[in-house]
Amino acid sequence: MTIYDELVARGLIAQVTDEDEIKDLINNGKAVFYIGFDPTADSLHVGHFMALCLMKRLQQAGNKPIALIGGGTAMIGDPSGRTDMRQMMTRETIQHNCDCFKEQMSKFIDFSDGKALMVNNADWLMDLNYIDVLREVGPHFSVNRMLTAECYKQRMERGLSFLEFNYMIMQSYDFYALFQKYGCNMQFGGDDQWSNMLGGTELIRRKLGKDAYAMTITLLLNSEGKKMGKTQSGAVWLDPKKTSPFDFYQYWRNVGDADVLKCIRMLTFLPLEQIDEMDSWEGSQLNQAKEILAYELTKLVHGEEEAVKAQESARALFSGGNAANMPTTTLTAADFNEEGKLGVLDLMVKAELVTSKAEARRAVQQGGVTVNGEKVNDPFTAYVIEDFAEDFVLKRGKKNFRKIVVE
RNA sequence: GGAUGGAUUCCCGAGUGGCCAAAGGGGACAGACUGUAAAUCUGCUGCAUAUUGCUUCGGUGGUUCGAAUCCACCUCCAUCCA
Repeated sequence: MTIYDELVARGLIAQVTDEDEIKDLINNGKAVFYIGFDPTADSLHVGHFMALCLMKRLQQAGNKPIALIGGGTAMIGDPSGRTDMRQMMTRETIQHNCDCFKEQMSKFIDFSDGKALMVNNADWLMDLNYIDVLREVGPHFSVNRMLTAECYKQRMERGLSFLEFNYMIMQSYDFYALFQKYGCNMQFGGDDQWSNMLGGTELIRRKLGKDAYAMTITLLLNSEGKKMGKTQSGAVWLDPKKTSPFDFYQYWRNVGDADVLKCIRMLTFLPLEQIDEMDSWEGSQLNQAKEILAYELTKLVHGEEEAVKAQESARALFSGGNAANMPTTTLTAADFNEEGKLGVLDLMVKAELVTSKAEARRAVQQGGVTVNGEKVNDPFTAYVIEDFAEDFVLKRGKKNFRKIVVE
């Protein structure tokens, strides 16, 4: 099976500019491709993870990836898929984020011996001269055409600033620059990047009369059409300090039935034959598939050891036992009052299971709080230090646990 | 630059002097049912030293016994005109 066929079978490819040509390039290891990452946060998230996996797959097939960090384009902000303007970031923040990205990426992609490159478009964008750019690339962009691009169309109603309008031109310029500098002949990106990417191929054709190609990756949506990898509290991060391996594992363990196989197919490196077998699974058997998904992804992102720990903790917790590796809150004597007591409500706030005492009270009143499996009915229940000598597992709802220990 | 309309709690959106911590919906959270899924039903959704007190309706001042609501100025957004 060729790499291209595998990508198709995994449902990763959304749109391509020239299928035959792209097939030939990547199947034979002739592609030098780039994927851009906008440093809008200090950690990569699940959306980036898909792109990194794609890079890895193509690298294994002999192609050369270029990871482009958008230190320059981040100064502008991509309006694609946005209903409002991004907040402008300071140069310092962007630089910090770039550094974080670099570090995380090196864990996934092999950058040794020039097998892959990492570049920052700030290196060529920041020194551009406004007039020169206008004269050099301006004539090749038609405002009329740009405005009909999907990514801007959505914004026509809500307003689009000139700043953001230029994003497409900057991204196109990137491709043009990489094409000349590194012979980069292909660009990959999320499906929302399609118009921006076409801008690049067009610019290269017009300026240099040469062909370059673009391919987009299917956006990972759940069955309700929402982007996966987002929770109410934000993105699911790859940085263990921002999303713990346990929470990361739990996120995937909890995906909907309708989404499990799609996720396994698109995100894991399990052989397709094995995935096809799971296709026939249904009902509660899908729970196994979810466990596999969660384990595989945690292993890819945080390593095997963390994956095993997360899986063991999860199994233990949900089958009623107690776990060695669960999120823990450490208290000190100072957390207790003069009488040496600590109320459940305060305890829950300290354990970060709730954000306020009012919320804690509600949880107790609704019967959602247990200590070591025993329901807490009285919001005034208080504990003394000795209570924490043995295992003390505080639980809010079904899925929020915290082990409490006192030093 | 001009005209008009607008800014309300996580989001959408009602409220146009006291009955307002603010309708309704969505989301989130909790309970029941389940399979750590979905759907459904129920509860709940500013904070606290909690039969009360405090902070909140873009910002700053003002009128009033009392302001999300009235007035002035400012900021931002949308639409039309230039």
